[in-house]
Amino acid sequence: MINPLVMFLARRDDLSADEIAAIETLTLNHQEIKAGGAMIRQGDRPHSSILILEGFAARAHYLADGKRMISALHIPGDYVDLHSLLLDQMDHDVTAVTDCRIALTGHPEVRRVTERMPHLARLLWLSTTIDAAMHRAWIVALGRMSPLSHMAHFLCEMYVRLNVVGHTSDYNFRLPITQIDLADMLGLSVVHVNRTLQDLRATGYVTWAGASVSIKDWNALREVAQFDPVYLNLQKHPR
Amino acid sequence: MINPLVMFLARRDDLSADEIAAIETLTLNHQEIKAGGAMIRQGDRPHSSILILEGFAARAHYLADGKRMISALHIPGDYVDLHSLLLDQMDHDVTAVTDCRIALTGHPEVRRVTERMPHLARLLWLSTTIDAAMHRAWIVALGRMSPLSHMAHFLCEMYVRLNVVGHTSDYNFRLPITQIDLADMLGLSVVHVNRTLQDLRATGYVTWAGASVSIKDWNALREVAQFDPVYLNLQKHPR
DNA sequence: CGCTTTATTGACCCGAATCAAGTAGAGTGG
DNA sequence: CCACTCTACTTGATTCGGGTCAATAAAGCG
Repeated sequence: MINPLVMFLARRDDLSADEIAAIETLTLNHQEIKAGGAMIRQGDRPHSSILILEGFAARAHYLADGKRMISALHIPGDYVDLHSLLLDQMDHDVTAVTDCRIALTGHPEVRRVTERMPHLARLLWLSTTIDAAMHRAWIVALGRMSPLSHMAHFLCEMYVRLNVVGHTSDYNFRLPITQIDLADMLGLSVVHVNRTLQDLRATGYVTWAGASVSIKDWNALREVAQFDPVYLNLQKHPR
Repeated sequence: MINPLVMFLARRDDLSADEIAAIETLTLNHQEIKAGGAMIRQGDRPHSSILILEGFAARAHYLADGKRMISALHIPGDYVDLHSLLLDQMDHDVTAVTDCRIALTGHPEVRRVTERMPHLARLLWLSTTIDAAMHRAWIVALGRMSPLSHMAHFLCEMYVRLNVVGHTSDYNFRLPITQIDLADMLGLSVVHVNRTLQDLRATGYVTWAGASVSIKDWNALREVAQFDPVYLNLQKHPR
């Protein structure tokens, strides 16, 4: 089983043997989290960073009236809170959407590696800037796309990201999230998510039953979503 | 005139004299951009990074049907595309909302400084993670807040950010953006922005005439906006 | 002082929320 | 093995927030 962070980074730039070894060392301390459990809570001041090895996790923000918004969905290979190395205090929760296996790394250790290996440091920095780029794509979709396009965009993004870490085969992948979660990612009501999902299925471009997604017509889906993967920085070159 | 990036960073951590000098050296090459002009265009592969010294700039994304969405508003002290150091290609425009003075720094030079000064490198990294945190706050507001709360939140954020770089006096500041820009930041129509703005004025918590904003009741505005500045990482401590 | 851009207002309409019920599975325990 | 429960999913009816269209007023500004 290859470390998904290695896959994530190696897709974007060549990694030296030393760098791969450093990543392996950073991600030795494993832990299991049950679905629904919290990895990080609002108000925490983490002293270690969390990498997802298996499973899905969501960044959840709660408003005063109990409304929830999910600002990101994280998958294997994502450093969920690398930035906690730099930030004061978490302003939101990160919760396991499915059972997860994670790797914990103490901040001092992360810092030591980044100071010793500037190129690897840049790649970790890169991973946080890709997070920011995904946030921007979500902002655009929330602000100016129809629910149908937004949902299609979400599926395109998930397909590409899961593909990078080896979690797709052909155009099939597992996406074990509820319509409730999806509603809180798209900023819609559950009812409307359900109806939009039916519209999307009706196009025939994609099937989604239970946790199994299958993209039947990638180009058509891309078209609906106006999806351009540039923001995911999939080009491999020296960084 | 103090370098606004120094103000931005010095608010979050102590800077050594060497670090301040390095920042000054990085930001020597000034340039003027007229309102409406492009700093960066979608598709560009920048080989230098842009810091805003004076003025406002917006990250603008255009959809196929001509709709525009603004994913971020940048102010003096913001490194608008520090991340272009790491990314392939810009997937959006950055345009001057007002006349701007910017500083350009070649990527090799930025890289050299980050490799030589790991602490300063971390602070620059921090600035990009604060961008990401602001993106998340916008996602939450777009997805789950009422237009009135969203607008109030936007004003709270702008006040705090402008305050950090010395562009406020008491609760007054200049915010020279049109309702058209605002609509594209809030994901609303111009008409509705106009009406929401009237509702906000009607509360009496804030006045906004032309480019002049004045917050009359900060606590009440914060309340409406459910604004908690934690995500802006204003605490000063070693990073 | 025209000309263009921005701000404002009103009428109308539609997309998505809300409310309310009902269905379907997946566990769980007797 | 079946009743019970809990959660997720689905559907219909109704409401309402916000979009669209259209016209006018008010600034800027060359």
